[in-house]
Amino acid sequence: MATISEIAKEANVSRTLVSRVLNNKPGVSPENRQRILDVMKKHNYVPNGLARALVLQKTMTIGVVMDDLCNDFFFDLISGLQDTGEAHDYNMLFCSGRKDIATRMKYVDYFAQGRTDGIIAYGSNREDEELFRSIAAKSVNCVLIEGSLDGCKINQILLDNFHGAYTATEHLIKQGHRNIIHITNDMNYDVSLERLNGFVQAMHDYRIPLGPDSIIYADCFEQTACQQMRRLIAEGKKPDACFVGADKPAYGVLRAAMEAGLSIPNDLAVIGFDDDTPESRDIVFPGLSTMRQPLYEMGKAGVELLLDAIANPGREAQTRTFEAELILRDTCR
Amino acid sequence: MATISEIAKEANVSRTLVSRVLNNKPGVSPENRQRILDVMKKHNYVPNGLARALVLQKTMTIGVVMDDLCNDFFFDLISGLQDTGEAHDYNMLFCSGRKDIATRMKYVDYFAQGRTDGIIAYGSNREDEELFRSIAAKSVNCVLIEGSLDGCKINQILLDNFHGAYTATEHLIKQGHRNIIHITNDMNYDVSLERLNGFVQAMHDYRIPLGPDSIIYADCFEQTACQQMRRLIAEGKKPDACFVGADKPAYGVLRAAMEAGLSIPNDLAVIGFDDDTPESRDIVFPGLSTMRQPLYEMGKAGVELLLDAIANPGREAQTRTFEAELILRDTCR
DNA sequence: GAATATGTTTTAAATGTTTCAAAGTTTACA
DNA sequence: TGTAAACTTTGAAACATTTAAAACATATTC
Repeated sequence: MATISEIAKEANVSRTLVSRVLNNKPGVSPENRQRILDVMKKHNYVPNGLARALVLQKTMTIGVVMDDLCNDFFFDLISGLQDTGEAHDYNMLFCSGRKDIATRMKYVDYFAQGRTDGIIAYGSNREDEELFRSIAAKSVNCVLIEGSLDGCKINQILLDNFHGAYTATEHLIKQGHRNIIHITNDMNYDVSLERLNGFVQAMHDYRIPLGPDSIIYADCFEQTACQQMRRLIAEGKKPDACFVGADKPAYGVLRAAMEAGLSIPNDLAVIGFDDDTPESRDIVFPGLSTMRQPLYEMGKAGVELLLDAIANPGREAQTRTFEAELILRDTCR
Repeated sequence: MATISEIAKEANVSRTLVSRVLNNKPGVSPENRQRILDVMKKHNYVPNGLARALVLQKTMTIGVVMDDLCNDFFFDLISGLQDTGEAHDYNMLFCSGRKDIATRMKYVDYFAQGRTDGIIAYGSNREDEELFRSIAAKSVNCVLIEGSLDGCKINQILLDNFHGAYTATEHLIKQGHRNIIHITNDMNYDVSLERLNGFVQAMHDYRIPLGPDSIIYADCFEQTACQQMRRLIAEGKKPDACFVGADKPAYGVLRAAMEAGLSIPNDLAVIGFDDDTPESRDIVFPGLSTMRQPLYEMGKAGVELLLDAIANPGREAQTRTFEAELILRDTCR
């Protein structure tokens, strides 16, 4: 690989002139400019980005640390991040922790070693707090998506899960449902806890008592929720509405209900969360009503927040909160 | 951000000693080591990765340029790449061209400017040849996945699409089918063309004539193939077997066939390609027989080929070809 | 007490860029 | 012809690290 010095030597000029040609700057005679260009082309010269970033103290790169790249749930977020970053001439680099927190930590460190101008990290698990604290401790521009960190000054993009869950539950109540259950995920997720709280608060505000089967624990996949719903039906429990903490388990609920011959939404109304519908679900399932999480917009806002932080070094950390939107389809009036 | 010089100054030693402590090397007195560690901790010192990479001429980073990160088809490939890279202590950075070739080119350049030890690029579109030629022209260690480049010495991981298609078609023939059609994708894809050729060759070898409806053009999604199949059925055409160039359109075929009340596989046998089944398809569709494309293994092999190229600078470019495997499920005996 | 060995520390050069300041050259004009 | 202005070119420092070689200090051996 040729270096700027070699090009300079062969063209019989100083490094300075080569650098000017490289960056399309004035201050080079036409003859020299042409000769330098020729030599560059001859050697297939590519300037070294590391050296350049080192001296410029600027990488024009944003590193994104995802929990998992192999999850279609993140497609909209990834698109929002990439589109917005590239619109501002930044290079967007993605990496994945493969659900492993140590790996994510490793990549955060990697990016923080001067290799990026800023970091965007996603995480919603309670265990992620450790990761977030370590990021916050570094003197690196950073934005957290979904991951909240109380008492720490760090840029955050959040979804108001509590309010979203409240809205969904309230809607079911206003539709006249009283025997409403909530299917939630592992309490390791802040997100799940907040949604659960929103459900409980709405039920409380409307004076609807919670029974022992009002809250059902499943996970974020279709299978477990389906089994739980089957069990409930087998036990003769007859909820007339179900607010599920995510869309994938909501499909599990629908499946169990349809197997049991229940009419949707007459016998059972269902509202999910996320608006995360894999194509082809609509073939077999009715359209799922859900709380849409604006992931694309959240990604966009994340990059904008980061760029703002980069441009204003002293500025205080900010938090932007998005609201989920109720999308009514077939599973709920 | 503190630098090594600042740490050295505050600890009253030379940069060399700080560097040794940083890299856990001997040659530092215990007292100095401790003092340096204390100063580092106090300033939250993080060494600059760019400077380090510049002097070491080694980044321990592999850049992966995908056609599109937001496509579940690539999950296995991404996993294979990341697992294998990290098993060799490399940092795996992913970026996406968002189906845009100029963006992919930009990221290849970016990675090639000394920021990585090697590049892995995916591409199967005919137009990608331009991209590949530009990569091949650079003096950068590189492996192409799926993208073949005739007459150019470049490391490649390929799938034998011709042979896979031949195997699928031959299987249908040996099961006694004679009225076999092939649904193919846009001919901009080498992959599609090779699979089409495999189909044609098998039909030819077994002396089965091709009719005007033997080859149907669709795309790589469910919708178009479904419409084409509906049209065929409406026109009274009665193929008894269908080899589809990819799994997603194969589901479209199944859908149209099931709508028309055809029995699978008795009335119509179907074989797809890729083994790219989104979860939940199995609820409504019978298990799709397909030619499994070993994407995880191909990713693994890609990284291994790249690491080999990095370790042996002079070595000639290699090509590794994988075979697709016939997976028999419900849509074909 | 000198020679040798061992251990510690520093100096200086190297990695590949950019850029400020200074110096050199040409042109324009009085 | 002298001088200012404009343009061109170069040298050197800077960015943050690593490392070979040199320098220095202390301990061991004969």
